Amino acid sequence: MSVREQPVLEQPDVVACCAPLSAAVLTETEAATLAHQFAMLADPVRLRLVSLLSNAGGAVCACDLVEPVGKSQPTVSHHLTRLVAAGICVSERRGRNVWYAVVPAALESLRGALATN
Amino acid sequence: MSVREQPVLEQPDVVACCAPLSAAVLTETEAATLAHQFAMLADPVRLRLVSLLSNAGGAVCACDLVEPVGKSQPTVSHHLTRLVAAGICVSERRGRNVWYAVVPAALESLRGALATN
DNA sequence: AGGTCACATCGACGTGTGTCAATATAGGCC
DNA sequence: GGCCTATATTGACACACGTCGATGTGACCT
Repeated sequence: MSVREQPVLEQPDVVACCAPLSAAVLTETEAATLAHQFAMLADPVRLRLVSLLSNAGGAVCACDLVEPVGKSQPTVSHHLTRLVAAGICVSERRGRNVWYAVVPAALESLRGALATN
Repeated sequence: MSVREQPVLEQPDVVACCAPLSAAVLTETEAATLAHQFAMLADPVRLRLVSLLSNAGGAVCACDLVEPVGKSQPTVSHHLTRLVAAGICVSERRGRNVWYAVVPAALESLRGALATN
């Protein structure tokens, strides 16, 4: 197991919040950003990565993510990069390794967008 | 306005529930089905359709969905068909028109998958 | 410095998907 | 039946994306 002694990486201060589906009809730009967020969860490999990170309860070394996912190292790296770019994960270099952690607030934000009034 | 007098179309009895991200690491098949669900929300047009239906508080005629979305009629029809196939919406023919409504339980199921423990 | 390990980037390929014009199908109306 | 309206389907196109092998880049070690 490669869970870090400190529980999580520093989380971003603010998370780009998503307009809820049910409060008012989404504008074109709101829909575009929300769609982009959901698109990050629309891939099995990324979902499993988020699941792995979420279950670890903290940061996980990238080296421990390749094998469980069953894809090549470049593919996993590519998906992790996209998750970070979308604000769903954060990364931190520690020596030769890079540690990844999920941003709970980002998932919570998407969760809020799905709320049914 | 074309909201139906009866509030909603008959909803499906069971909604294919999605395994939560945080309870245990997703299996390959769980991740695939969840990804497929999120993929339905990964398009701006579909998001706006769901938002329109969700805000209407009931069923909406397809004829009232084309113009607000700003896409061609075949495109809107295509997206509505996909939403129904994914179980996120239901449809019902009423004369010449087809009425669509969102399935709140489906969104709630996806919402549950995003729960952070 | 040289070597090795860990991760990211590049280039290329195949596949899926959003989009529309054109056409088909279903249903009401005269 | 014949016509019109509303929705679905088809075919075709462009574009984005997932995937991998090969290569690049950064960091530790001796």
